Amino acid sequence: MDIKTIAAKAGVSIATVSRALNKPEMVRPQTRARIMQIVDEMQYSPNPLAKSLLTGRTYTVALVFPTLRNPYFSQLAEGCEAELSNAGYTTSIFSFEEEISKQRTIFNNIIRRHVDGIILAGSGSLQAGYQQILEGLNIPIVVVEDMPDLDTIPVRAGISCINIDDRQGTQMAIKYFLQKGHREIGIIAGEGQMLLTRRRLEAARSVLKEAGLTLNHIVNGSYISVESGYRGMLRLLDSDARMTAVFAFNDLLAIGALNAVLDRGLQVPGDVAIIGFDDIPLAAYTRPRLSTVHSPSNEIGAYAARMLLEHIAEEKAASTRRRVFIPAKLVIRETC
Amino acid sequence: MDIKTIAAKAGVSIATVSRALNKPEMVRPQTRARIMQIVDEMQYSPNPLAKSLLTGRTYTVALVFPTLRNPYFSQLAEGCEAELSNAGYTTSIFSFEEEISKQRTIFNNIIRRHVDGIILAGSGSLQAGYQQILEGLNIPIVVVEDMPDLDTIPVRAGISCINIDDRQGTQMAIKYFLQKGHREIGIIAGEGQMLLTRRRLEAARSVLKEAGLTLNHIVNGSYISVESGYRGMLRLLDSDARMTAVFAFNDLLAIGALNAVLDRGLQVPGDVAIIGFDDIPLAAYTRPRLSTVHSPSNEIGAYAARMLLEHIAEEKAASTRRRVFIPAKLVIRETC
DNA sequence: CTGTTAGCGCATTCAC
DNA sequence: GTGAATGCGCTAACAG
Repeated sequence: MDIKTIAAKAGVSIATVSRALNKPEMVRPQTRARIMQIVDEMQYSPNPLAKSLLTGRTYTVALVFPTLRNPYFSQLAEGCEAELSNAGYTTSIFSFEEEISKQRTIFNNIIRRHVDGIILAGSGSLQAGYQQILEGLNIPIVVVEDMPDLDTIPVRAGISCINIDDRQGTQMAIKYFLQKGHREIGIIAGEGQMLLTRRRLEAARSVLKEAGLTLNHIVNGSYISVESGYRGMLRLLDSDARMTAVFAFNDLLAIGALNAVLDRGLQVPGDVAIIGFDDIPLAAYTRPRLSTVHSPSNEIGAYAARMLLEHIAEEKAASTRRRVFIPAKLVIRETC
Repeated sequence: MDIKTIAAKAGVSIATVSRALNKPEMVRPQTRARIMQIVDEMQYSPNPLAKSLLTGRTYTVALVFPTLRNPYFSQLAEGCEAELSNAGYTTSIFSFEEEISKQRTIFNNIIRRHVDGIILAGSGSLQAGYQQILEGLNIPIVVVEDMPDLDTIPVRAGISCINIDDRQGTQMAIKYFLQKGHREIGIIAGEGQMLLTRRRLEAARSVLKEAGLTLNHIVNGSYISVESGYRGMLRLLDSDARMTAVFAFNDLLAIGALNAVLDRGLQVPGDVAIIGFDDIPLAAYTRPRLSTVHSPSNEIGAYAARMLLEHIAEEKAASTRRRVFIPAKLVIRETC
């Protein structure tokens, strides 16, 4: 059943049917009504493929994520999808996982498929130089968590970034520790090359510096591996450091760390206080309950989607280029 | 840059270019080589939209899930995506969340978009009668976790189901409890209408019956709400039941339950033993560590994708209709 | 083996 | 206001 069928039934040309559907004001009310009735009866709806081929718009957005295994990303994805589907867009997911080799393939595919825009997250895990690729893509992009080279390479119009406010979140956590009297603070970070990591590290350092302290105990793990948080904490514990507090750069790492401390027979927060980052749903259900910096991943996803839709609406002439930071919130529970 | 450009550069007709790409054996090696070289140089790749419009195949699969917020589903999604992208397919996600009204829209969209197949999970949350819709869809479908009405309505060819082996998993859990001497066993289930719930309940009952026992303490929550597990356990605790063991039908519920018991100042497993279901990554990091029935969600997703691809390969004449159960495994940690 | 042609389903000129 | 014709980029007959 296609537009021709409808046109025949209504006794008009396909052009009129098309207009009735897309530019109703251009067709006489009577004919329009007649057409619309038949459209409803037959449950007709134009073939998006044909439409896209003609217009160049697919009403599809690509979500490019490192993985869905990290609850943070799946929450983000959910936020995006909800907002996009509301706007009539379809969401395609591409997870580039460990395999750096897949990344080229993914972007090729995205271009081939003519998606209307891209939401990219976890870009820190992308191979070096991918930013060039993005620049050349010529479709709107929203990057969640910034591009690693953002500070060195200028970004073209139509690319926006949205971040949780790392600095502020980190400051709140570290200041809380200081205020509680902690002087030796350890850090469990994820992948060191990620801009997010660097930003949080820098923020931690600056707060400490203000207090006349330095950051002496830093350990790296992976943001998607609880186990790496566990091992990181063990390393911290085994060093000759005398830390009384540890700030983990996400909740997965924090939960791993928490387990390590407890397994050593130490108390939390008595011997070691812990604060995480993200506030994943399960953070409120660890024992003791995890204190953490709340990052509204769902809302961030929705926000990213809305920014992208704006870019798309600007047509080709996307002149905007925003960079927003979402405020974080410190949630004190039982680990500090 | 389109097929015409390539044809011009190679001094052949567009048909030959098309053939060189799709049916290489039909074109003379020399011309083919010449064409392919230009194709490579210009990084040409046929427009999938045009191709799809003509062939009816989009190389796109729809993932229809209730939510991505439950780690079980995001793991599943990840497994699907990995397998599908390997096969050159793009994965679109549609989460129908709470809103039952969206479900009709989703399926309409899926049809309009001409996806090649559907992977549907959490179907228990779909509105009644949706099975009719699936039957009429005329494309391959793989349902993860069965269709609710599967036992009453026969399913058309081209629809397959894949399940974790609930019965076996449940039996293992309950038998373990019995063997440890527990006689009063409580159940925290998710949504009662889901086939999966009913199957697990039935399995629990039958094991208990063999031992001359009955199932007296059942409470319902929601599979995506930790909090509902917490409250469920509270209800169980407040009843006059003298349970010493509780089987929660997924890990989220179990973790909620665990917290409830501990908050009451009771010991786990001393006062109440707990076993969960799924074995989400964080299950190994609760305190005490959660014992649970392991369900390889990632592999199930990959398996589902492979089954779907097989169906798609069978062309229209899909005559198959499988129903497989993936064996579960009991993982004993510290809560029982 | 290769070129010409006809559509896939639709939006959009341009006439009327 | 409406219809006839054009073409989006491509594959699949059909000829040669």
